[in-house]
Amino acid sequence: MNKNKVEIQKQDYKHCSHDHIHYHAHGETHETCISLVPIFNHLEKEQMDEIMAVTYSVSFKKGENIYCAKDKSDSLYIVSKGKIKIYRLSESGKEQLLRILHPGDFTGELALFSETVHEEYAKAIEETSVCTIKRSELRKLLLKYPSISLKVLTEFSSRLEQSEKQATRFATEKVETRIALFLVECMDNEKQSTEVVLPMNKKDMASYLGTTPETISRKLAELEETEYIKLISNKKIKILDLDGLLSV
Amino acid sequence: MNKNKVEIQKQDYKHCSHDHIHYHAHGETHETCISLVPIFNHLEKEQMDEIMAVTYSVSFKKGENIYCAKDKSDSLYIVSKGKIKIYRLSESGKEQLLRILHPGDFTGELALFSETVHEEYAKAIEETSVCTIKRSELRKLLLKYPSISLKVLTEFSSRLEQSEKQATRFATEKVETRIALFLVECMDNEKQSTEVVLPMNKKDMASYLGTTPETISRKLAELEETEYIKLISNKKIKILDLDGLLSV
DNA sequence: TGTAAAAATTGATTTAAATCAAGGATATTA
DNA sequence: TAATATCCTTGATTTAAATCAATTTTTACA
Repeated sequence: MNKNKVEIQKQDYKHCSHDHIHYHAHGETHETCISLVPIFNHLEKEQMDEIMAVTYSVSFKKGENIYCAKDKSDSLYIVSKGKIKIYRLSESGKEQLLRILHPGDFTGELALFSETVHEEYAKAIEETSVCTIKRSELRKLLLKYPSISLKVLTEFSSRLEQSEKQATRFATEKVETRIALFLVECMDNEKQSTEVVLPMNKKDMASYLGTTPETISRKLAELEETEYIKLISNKKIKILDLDGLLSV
Repeated sequence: MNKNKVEIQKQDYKHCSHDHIHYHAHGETHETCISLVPIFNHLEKEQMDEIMAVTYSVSFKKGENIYCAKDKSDSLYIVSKGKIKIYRLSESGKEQLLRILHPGDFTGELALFSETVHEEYAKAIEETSVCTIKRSELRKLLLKYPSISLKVLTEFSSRLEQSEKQATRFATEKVETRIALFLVECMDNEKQSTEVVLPMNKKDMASYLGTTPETISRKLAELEETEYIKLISNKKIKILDLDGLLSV
């Protein structure tokens, strides 16, 4: 473990750079932010104003970390622009992509509600703006407007569902199946079309699906071999046989 | 997939028996129940009474299901006595043990807050009593007493942390490491002692750790070989070298 | 736009763990 | 307490996927 611990510390360092954080004055980008997110957008105008008063807008350049494992960060971060990837480092130092946040999604709740140290990292993968609310301010809001809690609970609940589903897949399905299910879920978003645009590169996809880029390459080639899919370009795949894909 | 679908339906049937449900009058076992759980036990006496008024106590025999995947169950279940195992069936019909609930733990929240169908089963693994609250009643309570929401949020948050940690382990660690970490976490509970009492049989442990009973047997034998642990009896293991175990 | 860096593919090989099979140990309950 | 069923262990074999290595393709950016 000693060797691994050193490894992790190196990784921590590599993974966590807090340079160049840009704070904005109130009321710049975060009006949109509050009215955008499901957890707040059901409120009355004056209530939103109240929230905006305790919210700060912060922007990050591509590659910068919003927070890192073991950070004593005590804020909730709501994405208003850009994309953030949330990942973990395993005990052995491997990177595991958990999810990618888009405008309207939030993160930072682990630091808000649980006391334990965690191993989660958040990194901007493009030019990104977030609204932040401090732990104490958020707790005040949750107590004052209980309907916000219900929204956050709903969001947590679907995240929990998602995470448990993913864990079950890692534990019980082989890589080919996980890839097939991933493709199907990518398709669901943009209904009607049978053409899937991969939301990330193959390296990240491998990390998300708990495998390697080599295996992704090979399995996709196999799926093309059996004519379940057709590889159009690097990021585009046409689904030829959905039932076939689901039977993998 | 057709073959698998049939498989799953068979499993559903096998996994779900709703016979012999025993309702109790109010106020029997569930006084203890409300005052027991973290999400309610911080409230005033009269508030607890209010909750008890909308709570029913139900008991289950060993092997009976509290709920099953796709059930339109709309209640929260709080364990007051016994043990419940929560598990999923994978797309291919394999059982995956998610967690075991003890008195004070609750379940059923997926049905309460998220709309999606899910694949989660809850089964009593011994004589068990639960308190149930209907979705609509719980929502009323959450809106009336916002501090309950904060407690539930805290619980969700730690479950989410746990689930993501587990998913990362499945995706990035080999079986031997997962077993070693499991043993260490079993030890944490009963501090001071280096003797671990396994909380489940090896078959369930395999299902929980995403492997097979054969592999569990072999890996434990290997860990004994290297003198990191000593197998005392079927359910008892002595930790000889904690650092060694963590370095696996 | 050209060049360097990063990502993706393909092949050969190794490795971890599942599966199959059979005997032995524990539990359950009649 | 005997009998049956379930669970656990150990061995032999197979299989899926990781790793290592070498190109090729794509992307980033100077």
